[in-house]
Amino acid sequence: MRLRRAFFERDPLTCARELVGARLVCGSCSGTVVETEAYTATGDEAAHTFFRPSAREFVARHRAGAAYVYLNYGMYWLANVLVKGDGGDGFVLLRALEPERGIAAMRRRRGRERTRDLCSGPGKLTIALGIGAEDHGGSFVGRGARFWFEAPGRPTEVEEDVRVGITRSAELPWRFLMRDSEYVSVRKKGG
DNA sequence: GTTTGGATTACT
DNA sequence: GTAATCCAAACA
Repeated sequence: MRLRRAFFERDPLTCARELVGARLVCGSCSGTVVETEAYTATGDEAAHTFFRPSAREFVARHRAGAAYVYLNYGMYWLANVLVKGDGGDGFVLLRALEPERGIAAMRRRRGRERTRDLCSGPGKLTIALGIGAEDHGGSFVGRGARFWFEAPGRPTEVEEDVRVGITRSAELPWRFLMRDSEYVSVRKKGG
C-alpha cells in the first residue's frame, strides 16, 4: 500500500522511524529504506530550518510529503521528505536503501558494480535513482508523484543511533537503522 | 563583491 | 587523511 499524505502529518521522529522498512519507488527502480534521519524545524540546530530562511519558507509553502532536495558539499543531492505534524514540523533525510528493482540502471548511474555500493549513503541513493535539482519541490505523495513509498509488508526491527556528519545537536539519537542490514551507510556505533 | 561553512564520496 | 566543488547566507 502506498503511503499517503497523512503518514507525514505526524511528528518527524515517528515518520523517520516508520519509514525504515518501507519501499521507495522511483521510475523503474525501487529499494527498501534501511536508514533515515529526523530533523525538526524547532530546537534542532543541525536542521536547515535553524539557519536557512529559505528552508523555513519551504516548510511554510509546501504540504507534508513534499520533496526537499538540496546540494551538499557542492556535489551531492540529498533527498528529504517534508513532515508537518501536530508534534512539530521537520524533515526525514533518506540515507540508504537496499536495492530491489532496476539494479542495472542503478549500476549504470553509479558506475559501481557491488549492490552494497549503490545506495549506501544519502548522496549515493539520489545518484542511483536519478533524483536531483529538478525534484526539489516535488512530492512523495499524491497524483503524479515521480516517487513514492509503499508500506512494509511485515514489521521491521529498527535501531537508533546518533546522526552522521553533523556538528550541532550531534548527541540526539535521531538516526534510524534497519537491524542487521548490510546496506546502511555507516553501522551503528557499538552494534 | 567576497568569504565561509557544510545532513558526502572516493581515492591514497 | 583529504581533494573535489557550489550554493545560501552573512558581511562589507
